[in-house]
Amino acid sequence: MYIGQVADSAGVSAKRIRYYEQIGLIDAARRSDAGYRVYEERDLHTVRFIRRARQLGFSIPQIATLLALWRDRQRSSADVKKVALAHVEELRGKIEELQSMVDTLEDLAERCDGGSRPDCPILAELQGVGS
Amino acid sequence: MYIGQVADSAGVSAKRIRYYEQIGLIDAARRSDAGYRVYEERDLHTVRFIRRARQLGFSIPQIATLLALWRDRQRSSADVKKVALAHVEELRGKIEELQSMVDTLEDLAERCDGGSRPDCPILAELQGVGS
DNA sequence: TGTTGACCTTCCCATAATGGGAAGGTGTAG
DNA sequence: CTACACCTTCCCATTATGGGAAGGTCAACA
Repeated sequence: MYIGQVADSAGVSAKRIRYYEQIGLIDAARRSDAGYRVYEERDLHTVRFIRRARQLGFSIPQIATLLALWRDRQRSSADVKKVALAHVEELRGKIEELQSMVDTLEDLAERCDGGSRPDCPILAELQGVGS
Repeated sequence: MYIGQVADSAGVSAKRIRYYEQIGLIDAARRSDAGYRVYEERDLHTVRFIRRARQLGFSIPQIATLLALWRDRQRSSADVKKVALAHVEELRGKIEELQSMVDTLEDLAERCDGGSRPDCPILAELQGVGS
């Protein structure tokens, strides 16, 4: 299997797969005589795993950890759970941050006339004139 | 006023101010004989404006727009509101995305034993074995 | 006056995780 | 034999910073 087929089957770009190889997230593929990367079924599974983990917002280093656990028959589910919950906490932190931005902006926007007059609490706030 | 004082007073790094100048977000500062950037009160206000806007999650291009509106005596508050609400929509989109990650992960983590056994719905999901 | 230390300058590198595109080799189907 | 699709490597761009080096400036103090 060449890289294009893995890419299509796994739902990622070929470029991404090369990148993952370059940074050591996946092993360097065997090469054909012409220098083409050659993949097996299991590589496809690995790439799919990575894609799903990315969709859940895990960073590359976190995914490296998850991949190691995935391959480790001796792992404890507690270790996996710990990684996942730590990530959940990060996500929650970001959500909170974004939510407070939304709250502030909505409050300001609500108090903004929205007509053709120039007076605007949004600009006032940015200017530092507390409302 | 030299850059360090502006930086301290506005609560940003000097590096950041130079960056804003470089990308054209703020005008190039006048220089002293020695080549030092020299700022006035109003530049300080501008930098503060930018810092607050960044804290509300606006991107640099969005801030360029806001700064232009801020300086435009002829602006309509509707224009400002439009920029703000568009930004709120972006933020909401990100929050939703992150929230759905959290929901999925929490569900999986809840169903994960968390003991020393290797069985783990989290890895199963990433592997593509639907629960 | 000489020096120290806190400033300032520019320039280059690094971040995270890709995408774009060029230049050039490969492989196959017609 | 020639398209055309696919592969390769290499370099650049993204976003908004931070780090740090090498070197000029300035004020105060011994």
